[in-house]
Amino acid sequence: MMNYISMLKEHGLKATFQRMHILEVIGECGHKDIDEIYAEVIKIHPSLSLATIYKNIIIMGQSGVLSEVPVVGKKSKYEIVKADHIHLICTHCGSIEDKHTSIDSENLLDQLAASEHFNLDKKEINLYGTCGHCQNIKAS
Amino acid sequence: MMNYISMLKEHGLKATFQRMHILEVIGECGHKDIDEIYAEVIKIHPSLSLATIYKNIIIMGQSGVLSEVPVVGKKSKYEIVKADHIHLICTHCGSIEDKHTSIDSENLLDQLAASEHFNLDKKEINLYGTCGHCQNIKAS
DNA sequence: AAAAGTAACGATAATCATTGTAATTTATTC
DNA sequence: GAATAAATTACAATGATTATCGTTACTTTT
Repeated sequence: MMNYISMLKEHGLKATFQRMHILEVIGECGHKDIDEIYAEVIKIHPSLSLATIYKNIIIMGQSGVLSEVPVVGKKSKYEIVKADHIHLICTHCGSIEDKHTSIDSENLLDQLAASEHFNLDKKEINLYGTCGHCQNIKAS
Repeated sequence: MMNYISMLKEHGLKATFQRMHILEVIGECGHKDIDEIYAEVIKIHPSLSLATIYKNIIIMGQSGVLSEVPVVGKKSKYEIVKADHIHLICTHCGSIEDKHTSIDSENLLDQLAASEHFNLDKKEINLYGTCGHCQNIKAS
């Protein structure tokens, strides 16, 4: 459980119901696209407008609260900003799993950027394939 | 210069003018989104329809000729399928540079996937930041 | 080289996704 | 608790993508 009120205020945003509901859904579910967030959020707040979700996803993205995860062939997912990690994206069920790993590649990528005189802001590593669960389904 | 005719036929696709023009634009420019491809293509083939580009991007993507590069906050770019590489994405000018590097992270990522029982199809590494050119512009 | 058959193209319509507007409501500050 | 500024809502407007269907073109077979 996180304190979304302070999370929002630290980023200079008003702590509205709507934003808290959106963050709760993303915080609990991990990775959701706009429509999935909307579907979840209206269960607890039926009058919340889809436009509000669009606007808040944008503003919370710009403020550094949320991070967009663009996915091949799908709508982007959104997650709460946290330490660098790798995404395991299942192309069968669409699930996305985070892998926080102190893999050396982090440093290698920093070095690569430096050697190219590229001022690095963000590293994104996505692995696409089939998760263990979907492999079992196909085998049976 | 590549032979787009055989590239298409090897993937079971008819070699039409339109597809060749699309591939030429992507092949020469590297990474373009739908609108950029359209703008370039109609210079040499003004009657080519935007719908044709959409349809062919999809079918050439499914056939393994093209690869989608989803980008945070932008429309996806498309590139011709080639060996694994890293993208350096400038958030100021939008340029995308490929970096073919025999970085060890490749193997580390394979190992990570294996240890998670994740059947890996595709590795995507994108570095977001400011390219050397845009750094110079800001400094002056 | 010509014809047949199949797939792709082009124009437009239809649908889906996203953003803008303006009046109302709400969170924050004093 | 009142004032202020920002956020929300509903809906309109725009933009992006997909579907349709008559026409055109590639490929194969002869």
